[in-house]
Amino acid sequence: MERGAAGGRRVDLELMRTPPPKERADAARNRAKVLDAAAALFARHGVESVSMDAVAAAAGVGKGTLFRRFGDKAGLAAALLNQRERDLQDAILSGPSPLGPGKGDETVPPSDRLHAFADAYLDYVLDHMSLVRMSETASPGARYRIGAYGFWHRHLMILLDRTGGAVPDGEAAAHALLAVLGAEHLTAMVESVGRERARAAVHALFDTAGG
Amino acid sequence: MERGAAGGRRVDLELMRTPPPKERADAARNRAKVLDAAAALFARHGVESVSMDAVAAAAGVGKGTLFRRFGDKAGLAAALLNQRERDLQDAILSGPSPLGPGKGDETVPPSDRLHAFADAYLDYVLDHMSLVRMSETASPGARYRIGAYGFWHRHLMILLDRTGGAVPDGEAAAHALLAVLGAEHLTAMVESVGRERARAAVHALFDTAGG
DNA sequence: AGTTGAACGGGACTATAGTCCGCTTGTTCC
DNA sequence: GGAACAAGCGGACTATAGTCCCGTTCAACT
Repeated sequence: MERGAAGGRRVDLELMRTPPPKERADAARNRAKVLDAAAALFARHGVESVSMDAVAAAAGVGKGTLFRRFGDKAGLAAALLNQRERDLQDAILSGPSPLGPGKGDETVPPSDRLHAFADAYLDYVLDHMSLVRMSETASPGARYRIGAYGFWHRHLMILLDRTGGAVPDGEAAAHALLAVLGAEHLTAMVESVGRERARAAVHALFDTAGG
Repeated sequence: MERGAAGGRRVDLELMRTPPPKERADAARNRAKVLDAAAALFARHGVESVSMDAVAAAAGVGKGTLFRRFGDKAGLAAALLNQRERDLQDAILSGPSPLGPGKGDETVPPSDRLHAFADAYLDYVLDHMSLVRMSETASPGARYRIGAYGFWHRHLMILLDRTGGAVPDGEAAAHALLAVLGAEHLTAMVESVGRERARAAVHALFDTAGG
C-alpha cells in the first residue's frame, strides 16, 4: 500500500491525524511516473493483461520500487481509484443529503440514505469495474482487508441500526448487503441480466433489508 | 475439469444423457491416486499451502497429467467436493421436503424450501470452507463459470418465481441471494460476527427477498 | 493376436507475482 | 558545504500456476 502524505488511503478519520512523514522528492517523482504509466497501460490493454513487469518498465523504475510502494497489484489498482473513492467517502461524510448527512437541521430517513448509497456505490463500481475488481480479487480476501471495506460497512451498519428496530443485527446485515455490491458478483450479475435489472435487484434487497 | 464417466459435474440433467466415453484404465488409476494424495495433503497442510507440484509429486504423476485432468487448482478442489455437491443436488431434486420436492401430492410453500436450501447450503459450505473457497476463487470469475452455480441459481429462481408475484425479477434476485452465500463473503462474515449471526443474517435476507 | 489411431503421461518450459539485499540518493544537522 | 544516516532504489532471485509436445500405452476393430 502507499505511504507518505499524499497517498494515505482514507480509512479512519482518527488515523489521518498521524503527522505526515514527508515523502522524499525522488519517491514522489517515481510514484507519479508509476501511476501515469499504469493508467496508460491499463487503459490501452486492460487491467488483466498488463503485468507488473510491464508497468515497472514503462514507468522506468525497478520492480522492487513498484512493489514496495504499492504492495501488490491490488494496491496499485486501489491507488488509481483513490481519488474517486475519497470523493465518494467525502460525499457520504459531509455532502448534501440524501447521500450525505446534509445540513445539521434537516432530517432524512435512513432508508433514503441507504438507497442513495446503493446508487452512488453502483455508479462508482460500474464506472471502474476492472480496477475495482482487481483491487478486490487480486489476492484472496483482499476486499475485506482494505480500509475502504470498513468504511462502507460502518456507514451501512449505522444506517441500518437507525431504522428503528426493523433490522435485528445491523452489523451482519451490512456485510450481507456489501456482498451483493462486490465487483466479482456485480460483473456476473450484469452479464446475466444487464445493468438496469441488476440495479433494481440491489435496490429491492436494500428495501427489504432496511426500509 | 474432469472427463470420463465417473467425473462428470452435475450440470443439467439433459447433458447427463451423453454416452459415457469410457475412461481408460490407467487414467482411472491416476485419477484415484491424485485425489487420494490431494485429500491427504490438503488435510495436513491446508489447501492454500499445497502447491500443484506437491500434489503431482505425492501422487507419483507428472504435472501435465494433473492439469490435463483437472484443469487448474479450482478444478481439483471441485473434484474433491464432487460427491458432497451431488448429494446436495440430489436432495434438492428428489429428496424429501422441505429441501426437496417431496412426494408428489404434498405441497410445501416456496418460502420453506428457500430457507431449507439456505440451511443446507450453509452447512455444505461451512463444512468445507477452504475447498469451496479454492474452487470459487482460484481464478477470477471461476465461481460463475462452473456448472454448479447454474444449478443453485436455477433452483432459487424457480422458487422465487413461485412466491406469487412477491418477487418481480426472480432471475436477478437469485443472483443476489447467491452473492451472500459466496465462500469469500461467508468467510469474512463468519470471522466478523460468528456462525450463528451470519446464518441468521442469511435467513433474514431470504425472508425478505422471498417469503 | 496384430494393427492402428487416439488418448494419456510426464517433465522441461514459460510467464508472472512477489522477495531480498547491496548500492545510491536525499535530507538533515552541524 | 560536508558528513552521517535513513530512506529509497532496482534488478537478480524464488516460487508457483499453467502450457506444450513427443514418446508411450491402451482399447477397438479386423
